[in-house]
Amino acid sequence: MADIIATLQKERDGLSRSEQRIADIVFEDKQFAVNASIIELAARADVSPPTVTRFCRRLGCHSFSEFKVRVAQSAFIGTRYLEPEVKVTSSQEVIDTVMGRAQSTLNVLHENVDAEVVEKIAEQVLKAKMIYAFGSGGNSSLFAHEVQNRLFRLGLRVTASEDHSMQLMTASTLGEDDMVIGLSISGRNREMARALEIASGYGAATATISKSESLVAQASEMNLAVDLPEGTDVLRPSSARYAFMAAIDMIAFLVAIKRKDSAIEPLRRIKRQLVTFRDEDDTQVLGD
Amino acid sequence: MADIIATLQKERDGLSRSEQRIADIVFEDKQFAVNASIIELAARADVSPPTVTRFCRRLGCHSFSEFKVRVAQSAFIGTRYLEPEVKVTSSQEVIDTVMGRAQSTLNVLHENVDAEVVEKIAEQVLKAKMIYAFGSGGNSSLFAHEVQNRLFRLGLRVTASEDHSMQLMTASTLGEDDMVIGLSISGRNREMARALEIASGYGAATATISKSESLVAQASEMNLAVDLPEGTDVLRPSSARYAFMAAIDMIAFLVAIKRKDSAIEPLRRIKRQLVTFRDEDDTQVLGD
DNA sequence: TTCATCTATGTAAATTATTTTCTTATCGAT
DNA sequence: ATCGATAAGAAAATAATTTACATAGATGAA
Repeated sequence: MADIIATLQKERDGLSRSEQRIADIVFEDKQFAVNASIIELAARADVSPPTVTRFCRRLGCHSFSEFKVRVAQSAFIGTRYLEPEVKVTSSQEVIDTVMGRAQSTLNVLHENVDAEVVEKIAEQVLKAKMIYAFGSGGNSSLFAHEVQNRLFRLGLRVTASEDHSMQLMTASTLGEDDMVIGLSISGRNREMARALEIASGYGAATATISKSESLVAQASEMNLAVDLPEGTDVLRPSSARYAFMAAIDMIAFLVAIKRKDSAIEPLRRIKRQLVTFRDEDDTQVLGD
Repeated sequence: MADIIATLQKERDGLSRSEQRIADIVFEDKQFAVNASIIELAARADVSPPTVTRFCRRLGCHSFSEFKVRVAQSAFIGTRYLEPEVKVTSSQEVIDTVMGRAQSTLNVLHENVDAEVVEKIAEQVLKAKMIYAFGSGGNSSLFAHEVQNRLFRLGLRVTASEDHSMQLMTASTLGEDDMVIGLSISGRNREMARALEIASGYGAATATISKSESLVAQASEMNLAVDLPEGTDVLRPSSARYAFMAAIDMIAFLVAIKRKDSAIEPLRRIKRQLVTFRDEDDTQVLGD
């Protein structure tokens, strides 16, 4: 179930002039688009109804009414996020925008994520005797730690590093039993690409979560692609973080399922440790 | 404009027998209801099309198609994913589950978030001369760093700590110009509650992102409530992380907007630094 | 009980919306 | 200039939806 608004944005430039007019109206007034009849929408875009039908088909919908439903479904509270420059002032608008962007980002990832790659990476994680999560810069380094945070709970050996030099040095010490997971939102992290190549050269498995075709992605065996349009508004927090979170989530969840038996014991121990230490309420779930 | 599904639930018992049948079908198969024509829906409920039209009117919609749109809009996407036990095996199921939960979690937060609290916290962040982000345990400590990561980019003075002892000691040194932001998913972090009280005692402002009414929430002046049902399945990664991410996002975004002029310069500098260092492509946005 | 009345619902007609088919116009390449 | 491809409208055909009307069944008062 793809996010039609995201699709619309992606395809917009490939549409004909009349169709672009329709697209623009849908963008700028979804409330109208969703409630109007095909005739009303056609009139407002100054095109004929058949053009609207063709427009819907081109976007992968079977009929106009399917199109309307898809537009309505695409959590359009915050779809304004897709437009580069949105004027946002009130706190409620900020909330709606943040939420809309997060939702849409996740939709885009959901639509594009490659289940096979997730599977392959998870398999490799299970095989590795030690895992090294690399990421640099405030965002990606955070995710390197997230990888560590998620995998150690499953009883896996894992460490995270955000230090380029350490990454390079570490890479040189690896072998066939090791695995490197590299995280880079931009995909332009040269040092990381280098570290991945070195690790690969010594026989370690390499996986990345990054932009497809990017420097970093090309340097590793497996890349879980996270390609998202990032606006140019410097004030806009990168919504890609939600997608990265989800990408890590998928891998960790799949790994957890695959090694269910051996994963439960470490989790149980962590939990007991937390509960005993903090308070006696057993309902707490590995909370913080 | 109320959530049509909620309305439906509330009104169901007041409907006639035929209408109840329609209601039940809509409930149990929204996907179908949203895509079917009035004839198909009528056939499935074993009623005539006019009955469906009357049903829609009774629910406050002007037409059947308005009804469909309202159903499509009602955030029903993933509520099933919030239910504790869903059996998942294939990688595609893992992906769908991770995505569904993330979406549902964000929806729940969106519905419940208190815009005034977000506003108040943002205001305080702007006033503070120094900000301390506290969080412990793999998850919350990550978010403490996320707070740092987001705010330093806006030219604010901020540091993060995941160390209980450091938090306690730091708290004792604070004064009126300082602000502590405490993060705790479970809300049961006693040491953090203590640190917040100490900081408060010395006149520092305190805000938390945590479960409402929790130990941690009660220890601070302002709490941005993140209340989510967490299943008991230990293998399930806590989806609360998406909500925390979003909560931080909201605060940071609002702060960014409020101090737009002074925030742009540090961001510009960070960007230039990254671009110059990495490569000449100016389109890169504070990526990693 | 019986009749009046009201509600729920269906049928068929009327209306409206949507799609298909066919045609014309436009644009770019040869 | 001509061909072919694409775009887009007009009109016809089809399908969906609503309206108007009719009827059955229930309810309740005389």
